[in-house]
Order: sequence, then C-alpha cells, then structure tokens
Amino acid sequence: MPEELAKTFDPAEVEPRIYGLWKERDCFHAPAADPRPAFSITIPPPNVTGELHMGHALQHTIHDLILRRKRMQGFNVLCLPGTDHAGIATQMKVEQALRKEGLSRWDLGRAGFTERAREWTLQYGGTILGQLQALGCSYDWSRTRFTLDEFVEEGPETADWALGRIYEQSGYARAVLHAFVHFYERGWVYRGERIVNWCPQCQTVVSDLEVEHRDLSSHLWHLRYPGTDGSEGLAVATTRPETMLGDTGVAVNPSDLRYTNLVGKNVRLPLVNREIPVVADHHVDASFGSGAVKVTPAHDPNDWDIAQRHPELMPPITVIDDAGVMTPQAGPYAGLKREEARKKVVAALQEQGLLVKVEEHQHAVGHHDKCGTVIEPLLKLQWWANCSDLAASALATIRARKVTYTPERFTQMETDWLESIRPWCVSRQLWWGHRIPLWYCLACDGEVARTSAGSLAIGEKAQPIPSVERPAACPRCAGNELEQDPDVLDTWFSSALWPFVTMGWPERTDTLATFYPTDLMITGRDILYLWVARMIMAGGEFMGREPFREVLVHATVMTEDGRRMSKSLGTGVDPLELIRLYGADATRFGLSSLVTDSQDIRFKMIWESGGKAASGPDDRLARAEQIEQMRNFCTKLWNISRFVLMNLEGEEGTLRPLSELMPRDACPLAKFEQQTADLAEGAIVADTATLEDAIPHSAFRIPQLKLADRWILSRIGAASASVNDALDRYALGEASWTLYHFVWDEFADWYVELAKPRLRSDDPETRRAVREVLLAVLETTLRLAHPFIPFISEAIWQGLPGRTEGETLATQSYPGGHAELHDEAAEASLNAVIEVTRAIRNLKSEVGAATKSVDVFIAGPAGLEMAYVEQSARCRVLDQRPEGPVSAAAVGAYEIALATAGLVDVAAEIARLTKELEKVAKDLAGLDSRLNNEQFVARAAPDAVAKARAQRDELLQRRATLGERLRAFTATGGAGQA
RNA sequence: GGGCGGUUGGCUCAGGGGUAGAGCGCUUCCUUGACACGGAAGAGGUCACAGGUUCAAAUCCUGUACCGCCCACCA
Repeated sequence: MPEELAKTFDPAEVEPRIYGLWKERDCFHAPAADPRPAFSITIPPPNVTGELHMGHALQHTIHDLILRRKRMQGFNVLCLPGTDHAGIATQMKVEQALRKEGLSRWDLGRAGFTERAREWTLQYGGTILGQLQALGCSYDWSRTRFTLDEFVEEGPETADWALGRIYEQSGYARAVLHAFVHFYERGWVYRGERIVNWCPQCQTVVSDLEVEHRDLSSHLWHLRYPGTDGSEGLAVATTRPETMLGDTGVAVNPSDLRYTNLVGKNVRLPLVNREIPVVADHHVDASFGSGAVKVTPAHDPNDWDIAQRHPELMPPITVIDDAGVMTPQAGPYAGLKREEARKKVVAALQEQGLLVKVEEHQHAVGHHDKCGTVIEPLLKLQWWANCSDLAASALATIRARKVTYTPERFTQMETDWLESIRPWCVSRQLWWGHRIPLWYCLACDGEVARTSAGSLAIGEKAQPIPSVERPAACPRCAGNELEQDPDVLDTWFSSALWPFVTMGWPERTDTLATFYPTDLMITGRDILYLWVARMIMAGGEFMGREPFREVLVHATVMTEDGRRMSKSLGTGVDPLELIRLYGADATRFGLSSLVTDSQDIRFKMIWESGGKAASGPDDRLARAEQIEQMRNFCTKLWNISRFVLMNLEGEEGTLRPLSELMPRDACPLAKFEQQTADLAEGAIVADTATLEDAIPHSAFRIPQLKLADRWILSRIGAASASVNDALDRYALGEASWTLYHFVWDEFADWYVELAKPRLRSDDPETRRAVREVLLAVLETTLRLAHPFIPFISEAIWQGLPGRTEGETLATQSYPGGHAELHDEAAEASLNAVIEVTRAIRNLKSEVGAATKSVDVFIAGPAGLEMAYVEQSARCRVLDQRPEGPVSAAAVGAYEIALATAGLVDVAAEIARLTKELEKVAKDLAGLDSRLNNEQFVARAAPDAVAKARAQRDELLQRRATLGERLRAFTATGGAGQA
C-alpha cells in the first residue's frame, strides 16, 4: 500500500527527508572498483569563504542534471566536490576577524596566523557545500577535498566542511609542492625583476589575469619640461602626473620632426630639478597627446621596456611604495598618498606655469578583481613561470580535439589565449597558501641575507634549493642554516592541479585509474584562462593527458536589467531565498529552463519593497517569475500524481509490477557487462542509447488499450527521445521545456481528462487498463523528470505501488527513446480530436455558450473518436445536421455545425464567418503564390510542395464550407438554415 | 584597436530557410471531487535597420546602429 501523498507538496518537509534517504542509501558514492563504465566530473571548487550565489546555483543545477541522468543511464558516476583555499579572499576575511579583536596578522606572526586561518576555514568555511546539498546535488561527499588539505589517515570528519574524511593517500598541500618542484626542475620557474601588478590594499602581487580593467574618465595632463639651456624644452602628456617625480627621461618617436633637435639632449625635470635625457623610441605614437612621453621605468611597464632599450634611462627611480604612498625619492611629496601627490604635483606645476593644458581623457585603469583597489604597477623581484612549453602542448591537445568546448566558439577563445601566452607571476606576498618550496642557504649563498627587520633579502641571482620537505642540510656546503622563500603560490597554481590531485596524485591511485581523465568540466567563461587552460596544461604535464574531455561553458546570471548580480549593489538574490520561497526543484527547473548557449541569463526579481533591486539589507525577495512558473509545474505534477494514486481504489496490490507495464529500459547490468566486455576487447564503447535500443523491451500488452492510451504512450516515447536528444547536446533549456509541455499540455490536459470517464466505467478490466497506463506513464514521467526535479520526483516515486521496496528513483534507469511506442495513427487520430474539440469550444465561446452543453453536427472523414469530442468539448454529437440555426466552423477536413437554437447573434455570426474566411483567403493567397510559381514547384523539396498542396486542398475545403454557411445566413436574412 | 554574443508581441525569453511560439501581464468566462500555484476561449509581433544569396529569409551572407562581454602596453 503506497502512502497517500500529502494534500499539497511541501518542499521544506520533503527535501531534507529525501536527501537523507539518498545519503542513507549511499546513492552518490562512486567506488573506484566498479564494473560499470565511469563518468566523472570534478566541480570547480568554490572559495572556502564563499556562499552560494546565483552563478553557483546555475552551475550546480547543470552539474547535477547531467550527473543524475548519467547515473540513471547506468554509469558509475563520480562527482568530486571540494573547496578552494582562496589565498587572498580567505586572508582578507581572517584579517578582518582579527581586527575586531584589535589584532593584526603581524601580532600573531606567520605560524600563528596560518594556524588561525586554518581554524577559521574549518569553522566557517565550506558552508557552500551544505548549500549545494540544499540544491539537491548528488556529489560524492566522502571524497570532498580542499586545495590546502593535509593528509588524514583515518578517523572522524575533520570538520564540517569536509563532510567526510580525506580519501586519498596524499594531502593536497603536499601535492602542490611536488608540482612546483617539478616546474622548477624543468627550468620553467625563474626569478625576475619586472613591473608587476601590485595591490596596495592586499599588499601582494597579482597576475595579469587578476587585473580588471575599467574605463574611467580622467584627464590627460600636458606638462612642460624646460630645456637645460633655458629653452622651452617640450611638453609631455600623461595620465599619471604624480609619477613624474620618478621620471628618468623623455621619449619621442624617431621620425617625429618636431623633436629631432632635442633627441640626445637633456631637459630639466620640474619640481625635483633633475636633468633627464630625451631619447627616440619606436614605441612612441607621434599622433597621441603631445607626441612626447615621460619615462618612469619604476612605475609603468611600457616605460620599463623603453628603459631596457636605452641604458641612459636607468636606473629606475621608485617614488611610490607598497602602500601607495610616496617614497623619500619623491622629495617634498614623500609621505603623501598617491592621489594627494597627484593633486599637489599638478598644482605646483600650474603655479610654475608648466601645466600646458588639461584634456578630458578616458582610459582603462587596472583594478584588483578581489578588492577593487587601483593596481599600482611596481618594480618587483618575483617568481615567474614560463608557460610556453605547456601552452604548446595544451594547444596540441585542443587542436586534436581531445578537449572540446561547448559552445564551440570558446575553442577559439582558448587557443587564441594560449597562442599568446605570457609568463605567469606565481608568487604572492601572502601568508595563507602554499609556501614556495624553495630554500636558501644563508651560509653559502651570497645573494641571501637577513635584514635588520629579520626578514630575508633575496638577490636576483640567489640559488635556491627546491625541495618539498625542508632539507636537512645544504647540499652545497652541508650547512643547516636554511630559510624558506617567504612567498606563497598563486591560488590558481594549486587549482590548476584539481582534477588529478583530488584523485590522489602524485600517488597512482585506483581512483585515478578509474576516473581520470574526467568527462566534463562545467564552468563559467570568466575562468577559461585563469583556470581551464591551466588545468589542461597541468594535466598534460603531470598526467600525460587531458584532465577532461569536454568543457561546458555556461552563462552568467544577470539581473533583469542586464547588470551583474552583486551582493554589495543589492542586485543579487540568495538562491536559498528562492529555495525557501519555491523549493529546490522549482529553483533548479527554473534555472535549467533558462539555459541556452547565449552569453547571459537575465533573472527577473520582484522585492517586497516593489523594486527590481533590493532597497536595503532587510528587503526580501517577493517573487521570481521564472522560478514561480516551475513551482506551479511541480504543483501540477504533484496533483497529477495524487489523481493517479487516489484512483487506484485499493487495487494497488493487483496491479502488475511497473516493469511489466512499461519497458524499464532493460536491465542496466546486462548493458554494463556488454560494455565492459567491449572495453576489454579494446572496442569503442557503444553509445548507451544504441545498446538500449538493441535490447528488446518487454512488450506492452494490455488488451483494452484504447486510442488515448496508445496516444499518450506514443507521446511519452517522443518526449523521452527529444529530452535525451536535447540533453546530449547540453541544450538544457530545450530539454526542460519539452518535459514541461509533455507533462502539462499532453499528460495533464488531455490524457488525464480522457481517462476520467473510463475510471468510472462499470467494467473492471477497463478501469484496470486505464490505471495501469496512468501509473506506467506517471512512473516513466518521474524517471524522465528526476534529473531536473529530483526531490519531488523521488518523493512521489516512493509512494508508487509496484516498485521494489528499498529502491530509489535516483538509481532507476533513465527512459530512452522508446521508438517502439511510436504510433503514428494514434497521434493523427487524437490530434483530430484535439482540433475539433478546440473548434467546438471556440464556437461555444463565441455564441456565449461556453459552459453549456450543446448539440453539434460534425461532417468529415470517418474515424473521429466522437466520444472523446463529446466529453472534452461538452457537447452532444448529432447524427444529422440540426434543423435550426447553426454556428459553423471548419477545421482540417472537418466541418462543424453547432446548433444554436436562436442563441446566436446573427450579425456577430456573419462577422465571425467573414473574419474567418478572410484569414482562409489570406493563407490561400500565400499558398497559391507559391504553388503558381513554377520555380517553387520545380526547385523546392518535393515534400515541401506536397505539403503546400495538401494545405491548399484543406483550405479550399474550409473556404467552401464557411462560404456556404455565410451564404445561408445572408440569404435567409438571418434564419441561417443548415 | 581586435574578437565574441545579443537585438523576436507590454515584460522576460525560446525557436531558426517554407510564412511566428512560451511564461508572465492583459480581456472574457468557469470554484466541474487532481490542481484557482487551476481550467476554457481570446487580443497582441512588417522577428533592430540596409543590401545580398535563394523558388522561398525572422532564419544564411555582408554591412550599419545600439546593448553586453572578453582580450589588447597607446602615455
């Protein structure tokens, strides 16, 4: 006996219960030793400090939808979750927490701080993983990893975020050091002094990819640098006047005749009274600004390059320090913030009459993508990774299509980037992260010394010792006064190793053997370079092959008016709010229905205050239409299910098991055995759909099968086929809408309605047949829908009779195409019923008899299922044309005459018929112009011509019928005899 | 400066060589034992603009405009 479904679907009650059931049955764990073919994904690890936002919700809806179908299709599905230690973000959070205690990281010292940060991530981090469970994600939580985790042998959960013990034989932290040492030994890592992107707020270097350029309107200041001989010299144009204090020269284009006489001479740098040379360099664009560029090698990458070509511009003069404050080299401006210095410098120059002019100017200013602070280009000695070898092999991998991108256009984006790859600055001046495993010998390395402040001064030519562990002694002098490099690695260096380190690299684990390479990487386009490209490079180097076979790039979630969702701007929604309002299923289904391959998704929101964006921190989400629609869908499905279950009338026990009623897509295991045998033979693994089709389904034999039954079975077969087809193309939106319309428009609106009278039949066999079909279609629908709406489908499924006890829907087989259910004749017949029914309803509505039962005469081809029409249109079908006045319509090959018995407004009926005739005439004209065109008949596809002819015949028929009706009306002056 | 997307009914979006679809909103009607988070019937669009290819273009090509995104050292 199935438990009766509650009156209304209550996501808040159902979701935790069902998720608990899945966990209890261990549905999401993927053992390495499993004969079934593997399907694996590693999720893009969210920041350990992060909380679920709409982008995550979309991303993981896509993940779980794909995973659940694969699981139901019989794969050994692994989705490996985890979090990223997120160096900068986490360090910022922890420092924030410390500030509240009146402490800074310096008070704790490095060891104390990292300990504190680790505690912090254990305590507060990883809440996002719990939030993913609320979304329903079917990930293997027992394998949860963290990009800075240490090896844990055995034992209880290490922390809430871990949701399980560390699984493999190596800690992530150690593996990262291994990888770096390998890089070093390959000669790809070097130390170099260059202009880097310095964040004065975070006090660290960041890579080019972490700099976000924003166009700001500013000014172009033209400054006069007088000649040393008192002549007028020249004017330079700059967007950063404060850096002039560090100028070491001026550059002009060699062919710029205005300045040829000055090249090789000196000009006087105002305010600091320094003589600086004028040089000729091709980099300078004579048509921009004044044609003369001030050269500040310490604060501008271009200027640094120019200075490399002109030794007289060296050495550089640093006038801005790590905090964005002017250095003693800035003379009277020392100690001022860079913004203040700018104002004072401009004012001083103006006072001296050296400010030639100020133009409005728009230019791109680099901001740190984590904190938004304006990046300060500074000259620094940093660790760089030369990626050209890696990029070349990654390019080869992509070009050989060992990694493919969906949508395809992203392939080009990725290869373009790889082709022009530049050295990657991998060192960061942080404490939270993987400390660079390079050691310096204070005894024998002359380039290394302790400063008075106790820190390490490391010269450019220092000779570090690479080692994962602290070396016991210096291999050169056997001294044991070794110091580790103070910097940590870019977080992206560790995440580049994610797909294989999470599976145990550098050990050779069973997990790697089974699940690497992974099948899919599902990610946003914003990290295609930062992460995806680097994983391909790292995978190729460390594993000898690509880390994933496919990259699925999904859209960005935007607000309704196209702005990026942002917490601080109040333009974002918390997905948990959506789950609270509408349930996880509706949230997922709403999101999946929005997936297309275009670039972004606009999300409509209405807040309690009435606006499109939150008016304040307390403003709550009132409505999200796109999700609400799917909540309504869930309610619909729930009610269909209630209807089916409440009509079993206690006969559940006598119903045959579902597997007999409806093909259950054959035994999955048989399939796997076949596939593994193929694998052993070295054969290409057959497409599962093909295998599925090759296995004969148990025939669907119910003697009392009626037209409606044959129709709905044919339709669910078609729906399954098209959902599968769309999912194979990652057209998740299309798949969602197909499911939506099948359930609502076909199953609920027509089949359930047509089933009602038969359920009330006196014949038990008739009743039984309908119940069985209802149940079979419902059960198949639930399997089809499960990846989209896992909670509600599982909850209903658990209440169905005829299933095996103890099973979960999550591990049932996924419906295939069901081509054997296709029934052309049934579809055509029922379509006729639907069309005629609609025409009658329309007529009833027009004559104001929508709610009444009417008499109707239908002329046309035989075989129309009149009982269905009578039921659906609420009418009585007459054997003969009615005597009295009628209202008429023509649909397809059928003519419909509705006895109006004086109901009809003559003028209105004439107007209606005239309007309909006009429409027919218009359509006919269009068709005729085509058919009369010899070119069309001669050149168009034969079936296009045939179709047009058929349409024309039908329209001619309709025109005749309608014309006759109209004539009858006008001739009798309104009596309208039939 | 390059590159990529988008421009379809009031709104948010599907679709994609044969004459336009959905949801919401709107109009009219209906509380019928699955469902008013529902049912029935409607109104509403020269598919941004201009050329071209084709028997046929909203759909393919080229160009233009506007919106968005990515990349790029023009001070």
